[in-house]
Amino acid sequence: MEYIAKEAGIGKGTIYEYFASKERLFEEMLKFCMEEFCLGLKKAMDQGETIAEKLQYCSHYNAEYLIDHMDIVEIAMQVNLLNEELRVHFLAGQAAIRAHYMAMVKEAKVKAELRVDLDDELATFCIIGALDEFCKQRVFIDQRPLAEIDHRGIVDMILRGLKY
Amino acid sequence: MEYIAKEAGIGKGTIYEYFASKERLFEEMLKFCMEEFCLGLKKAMDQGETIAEKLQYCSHYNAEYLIDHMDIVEIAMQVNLLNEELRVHFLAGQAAIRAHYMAMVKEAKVKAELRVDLDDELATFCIIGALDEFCKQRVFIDQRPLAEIDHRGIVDMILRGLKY
Amino acid sequence: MEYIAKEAGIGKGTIYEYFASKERLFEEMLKFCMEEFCLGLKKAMDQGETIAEKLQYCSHYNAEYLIDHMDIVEIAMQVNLLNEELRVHFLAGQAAIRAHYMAMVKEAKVKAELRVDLDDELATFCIIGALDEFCKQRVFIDQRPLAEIDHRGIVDMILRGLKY
Amino acid sequence: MEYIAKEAGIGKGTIYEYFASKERLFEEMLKFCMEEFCLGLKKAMDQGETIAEKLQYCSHYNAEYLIDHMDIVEIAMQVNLLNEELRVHFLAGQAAIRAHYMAMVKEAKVKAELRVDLDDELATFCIIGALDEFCKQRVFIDQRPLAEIDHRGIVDMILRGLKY
DNA sequence: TATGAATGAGGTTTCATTCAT
DNA sequence: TATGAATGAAACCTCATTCAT
Repeated sequence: MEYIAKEAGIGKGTIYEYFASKERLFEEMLKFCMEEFCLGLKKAMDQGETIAEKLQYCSHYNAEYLIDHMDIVEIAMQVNLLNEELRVHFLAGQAAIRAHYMAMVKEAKVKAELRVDLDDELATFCIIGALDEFCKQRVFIDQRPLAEIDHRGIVDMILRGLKY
Repeated sequence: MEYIAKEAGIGKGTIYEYFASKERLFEEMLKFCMEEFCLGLKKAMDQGETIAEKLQYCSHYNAEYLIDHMDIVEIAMQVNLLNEELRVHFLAGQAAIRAHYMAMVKEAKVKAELRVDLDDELATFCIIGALDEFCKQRVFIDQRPLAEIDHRGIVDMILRGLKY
Repeated sequence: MEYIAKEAGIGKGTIYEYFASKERLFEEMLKFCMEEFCLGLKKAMDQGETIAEKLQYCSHYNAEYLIDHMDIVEIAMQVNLLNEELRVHFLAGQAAIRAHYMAMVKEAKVKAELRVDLDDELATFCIIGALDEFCKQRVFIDQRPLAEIDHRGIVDMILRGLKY
Repeated sequence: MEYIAKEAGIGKGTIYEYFASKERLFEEMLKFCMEEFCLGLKKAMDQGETIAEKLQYCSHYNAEYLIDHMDIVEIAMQVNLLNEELRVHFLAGQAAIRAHYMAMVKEAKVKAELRVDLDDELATFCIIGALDEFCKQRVFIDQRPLAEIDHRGIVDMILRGLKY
């Protein structure tokens, strides 16, 4: 808390004027970030016309957010270790994100961009998982700057699949 | 440390006969777990004949491991917040896992099970990401028991892709 | 201080316009209460004609004050733990109370209501101690309402003594 | 807590090996002191043959205890301000003391040392109150050393009463 | 070698006080 | 004059680590 106060340029006690405890501060931060990310993702998604475009915008947004908020994402990852209330917030956020992707999948099926026999949920897992894994590698491990990340390939592969 | 000692049925001080610090204990545990997971994954993979079979075994192994070691996986997730040395171990473990999957992809291309024009790395992201996301949902959120998790669907979707 | 300000319906900072510190506020409050109690006690005492009547009025006043100011009395009790200056005020107040009782004793000796060989100080201890102990029990522990407290018995016993 | 640890010649954390919290430490101390006082009072009481002797021993013990444990008594007085659990312990201790005195009164009535028409409870109030008030004055205010305190007078007055 | 009582740095939280408005 | 947001010293408590046995 002392460190956070110093970073914020305020006194240690001032934090407690706005957050009842360290845990509540965490909770609010998490809620804020998840909402922010969720809104941003929706916006990114809506910039695309076709599903391929949408996914590329999503991938780009993923990478951008991860680069800008690397520390927060790392903290959010440990949230499972915190109390039950925080976990609930976190899972709710993840559910919201999944819902956006799933809506996109359904719409794409209607527009005949995706196979109509797809299981919506499984398709959503493929999309989120592949994009996240790609993003994690490019940003965390390769530490590549945003401009150098090419999203077309991963999106293409998700859509076309791997089979011969 | 006291809790760990009690669980291990030894004295608190005895831990320090074997590990210099809590951090080192963490490190060893992480190393051990990643190696164990890695070996198990390889074994699971090798049980399958075709790439589809292999991936189903991998997905099953993923779920099994997560169920049995839920607490360790959660701790591993927070590893990013620990010191640099631990992070290195963690990333090395992830790299090893990725290598296994990539070798599998390459072999499948040789056997003409996968498209030969695939980018190996991107294909690996799709596979790992989708399997992980699927497993996370089924185990963490749906809290479904191992026997009730159906892996065929997710594997089929990864291989066939989503496009119409 | 925040709580006090809220109860008083003023801002927290406003208290400091009237009292230099929490300690001073305490001091003033204590002084005020002791003076108020002292005056009230004198008045009660003077309502009685005989010593027996006087003591009954005192006992009634004791109980009344304790019921109405239970919280303040509790705070006053902790005053010993506060700084030397407060202690002085407190002791001065007690001395004043004692003085009232002792004057009453002396007057009663003159009027031949009390034995003339009495040590004034010791008689005062008997009176104050017995009345206080009685009051403490009836109000704090028995939690009896004012109207139900019978003062005659205790006064009679003080005056007549215990011996066969 | 730091101060207590220092006084005890141990580390701050060591206290917490023996007491779960500051409040529990308080509680144990209070319980210990009340029991100690109670036992000592009973012993003192039993040293006397007649009621007058018993009361003189009690008065002496009161003064002795107050001199030796002045700080603890002051802390115990503020106990009303602490939590409910502590208050219960405190009141239980006071009740035990009262019980000892009341038993003494009853016995003295049987032995025809005290008037048989006495109300036991009221007599107990007279005794405890007068002895406490006397002790408080001599020790706290007069600050007289133990040897110089004369207990005969107060006891005599309690027994004989004040009336002409 | 194994132990756990003792330690104290460091963490969270409170609250009397200040001061800009 | 009145305010209450900001402050930080100081309080309580935890827990990784040590060391005498």
